Amino acid sequence: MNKRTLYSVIAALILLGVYSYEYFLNEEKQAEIVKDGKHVKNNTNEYFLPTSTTGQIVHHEGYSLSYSESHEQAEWVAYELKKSHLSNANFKRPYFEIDKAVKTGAADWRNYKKSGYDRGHLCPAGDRRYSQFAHDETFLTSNISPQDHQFNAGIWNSLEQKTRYWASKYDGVFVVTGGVLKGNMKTIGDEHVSVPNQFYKVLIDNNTGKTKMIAFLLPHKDSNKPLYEFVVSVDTIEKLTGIDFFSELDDAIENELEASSRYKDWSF
DNA sequence: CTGAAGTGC
DNA sequence: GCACTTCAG
Repeated sequence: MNKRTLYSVIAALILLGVYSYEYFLNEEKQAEIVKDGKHVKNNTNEYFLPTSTTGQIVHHEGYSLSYSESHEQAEWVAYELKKSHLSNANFKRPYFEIDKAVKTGAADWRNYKKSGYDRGHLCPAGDRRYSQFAHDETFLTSNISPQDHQFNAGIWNSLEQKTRYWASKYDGVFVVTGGVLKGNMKTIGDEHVSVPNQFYKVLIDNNTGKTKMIAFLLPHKDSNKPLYEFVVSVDTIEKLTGIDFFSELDDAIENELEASSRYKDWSF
């Protein structure tokens, strides 16, 4: 081996070492930040999580949620719906399971049996069709809320399909959704699962350059009205639920976007 | 797509 | 409890 070759080999080894070391550091850094939550902007799923009014946030692989023990359901379920998540795969519906990750005990699916209400998905099965695991994971009782069938299969389904359309059109959206767990509510089952009188869905698109958001507040009954008639400001949902959305955004941007109920930036 | 419910082992 | 079938919007 001549000197020139030797130097090249040494240089290559040094470079390899430096890159390995940096890679190792990055891995550690990533793990650390993901663990601590919202501080990683490139981890959208953590970055846009809302606050919890109940103190019980549970993370699953396909979505996160904040569980309300008193109402036996999530106050919000949040997940990123990427364009790449969209799929036509048709998995068989599994049985609902009690979410063991909920420390206070998630509701039993039997509360819903013969109640007259659907086990309405919050993170829809249709949004997690990219794998069997992700699909089946939506069938946890922490991810469902009692919904009138006409509502669930009607305007709520329309909104979910519209969300998938936007995820495709805008290369992904971040979704936060749930029932409004306030006021006088009917309950079902031995565990008294509350039946929300309203459901909301808040979307943010942070992928197409200019950040935009839109929020919907729907009475718990089917409607033939167009979806845009149910658009409200994010502030409205925050006041109603006590949940703080997108607090990690720059305050000026957050304040401006959350006060607005314009929907012109969203294609209906 | 969103779901429930009946039948049989 | 689970698989299979049938049904509703």
